[in-house]
Amino acid sequence: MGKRVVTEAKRQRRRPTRQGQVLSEQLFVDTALRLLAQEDGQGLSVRRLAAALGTDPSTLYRYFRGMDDLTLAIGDELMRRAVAGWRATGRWRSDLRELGLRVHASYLAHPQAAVLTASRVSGRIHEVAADEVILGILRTAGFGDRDAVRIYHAFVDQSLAFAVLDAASLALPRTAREADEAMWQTTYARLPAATHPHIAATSRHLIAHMNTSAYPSALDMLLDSAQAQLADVQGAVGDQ
Amino acid sequence: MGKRVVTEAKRQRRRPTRQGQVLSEQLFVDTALRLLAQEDGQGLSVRRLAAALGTDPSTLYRYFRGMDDLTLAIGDELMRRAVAGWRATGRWRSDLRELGLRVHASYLAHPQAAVLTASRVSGRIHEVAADEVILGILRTAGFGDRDAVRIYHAFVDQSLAFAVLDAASLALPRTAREADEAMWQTTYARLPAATHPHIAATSRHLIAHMNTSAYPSALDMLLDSAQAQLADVQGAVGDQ
DNA sequence: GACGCGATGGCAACGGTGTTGGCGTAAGGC
DNA sequence: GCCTTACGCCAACACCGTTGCCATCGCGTC
Repeated sequence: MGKRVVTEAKRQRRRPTRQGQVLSEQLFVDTALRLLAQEDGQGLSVRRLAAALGTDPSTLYRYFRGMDDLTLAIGDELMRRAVAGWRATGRWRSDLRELGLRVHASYLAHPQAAVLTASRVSGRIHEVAADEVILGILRTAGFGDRDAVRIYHAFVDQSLAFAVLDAASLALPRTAREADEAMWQTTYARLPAATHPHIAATSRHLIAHMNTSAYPSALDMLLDSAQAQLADVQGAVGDQ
Repeated sequence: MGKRVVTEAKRQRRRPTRQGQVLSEQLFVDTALRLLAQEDGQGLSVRRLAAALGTDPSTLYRYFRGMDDLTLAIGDELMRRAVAGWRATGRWRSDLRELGLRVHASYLAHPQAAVLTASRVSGRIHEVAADEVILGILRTAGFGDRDAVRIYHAFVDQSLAFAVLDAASLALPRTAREADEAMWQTTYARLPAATHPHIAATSRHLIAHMNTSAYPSALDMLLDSAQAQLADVQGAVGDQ
């Protein structure tokens, strides 16, 4: 899975493309992310990626098994960027919070990529490294192995899940996004209190939350629960 | 957004297709879900859907604006099925838990559909109805409007987000799913303790959690936190 | 220094996708 | 009985991921 088509040893000999680019796996990934980041770019495709590199679509298959393989590589690159430069402070709760927010932000910076990639467990190097860090934080904080794994699982999947969900709406074509927004205004703001009293009573708050992610909120609630569990087991205090 | 192409009033006159089917919006949605549920079906496409109905691909556009519109209709149908037959018990915590699990399960029953649809805020009738119910549960339980909306937001988005994430891995083609599974076994089970001590120490628990969703766990943690907040505000007890 | 061979880039094609315009026809309304 | 209109169908378009095939370049070997 995700094995390179060509061994690294042979990668010495390179031929520049017709327009002078020297291709590499990393260059494909970087260019793909650049394409996906373009505001009104129509998304990633093998053909557009090849065009951006001034080469032929078929050339991609010299470096990746296919689109799926490229997708996994993009996901791992996002994870690398998410934790790049991060340093642990030793306070488990704020460390976890910071890590979660970083992953979330990294994916949101490339919404289209997130949608493509985040559902895959790639097992690539940077993802494994992140998993080791998170488990380390929890076990060092005093959680037992069973609890640590359970919280790790909930934490990681929650971060990825919100990243996918939030990225998915960002990744919508602008027309669809505007339509959704208008729908919210007209539907939820003007619902009669007779039929939908609770929505009508809270519509002001609902609209305020409309375009903001619920992830920080959900993350804090997860950490609340974890901290309470830790306090239950030990009589001691957790972090901060 | 999602407005029908043809007014309902005109829908009286129907002509059967060449193979005798009488088409309708509902029939398209049901057939699409049936296609998506097929174990080794290659997913949904306009052409396959048309073929399953014994009609022409272009006929779909008489009933929906396009694939995106059909997608929203499918999502709303999933929501309808999720809450069909549900009854409130009056205990807010177990009511919310039951609702969350139902939505999650409903989406997982049609993974491909979930991937397509759950990222869209459709604002269709069954989704609005579910929102009203959830807000009602929270406000009746004693949460203030601000807190109710915040918890509603986290609860709904978390349920959808996990549904998408979990469905996405279920929706993978069988080859990719088996590859991911093998990758877990070889990567996480046999990682040397020297380089990855925390993964190595907990690998038994990690593997055990591998194919199970973290959603129930995360849901309980969210409800934990909400209950603690409620207990903070009132001196009273919440539910159960 | 010439050769051979394998790695690489480019061309053309295949089967698939969502979508559109136009044509015939059958069903109501008047 | 006519006319309008909704509907099913055909053909075509542009795009997608993928795959043989061929030309060419670069390095190791003799």
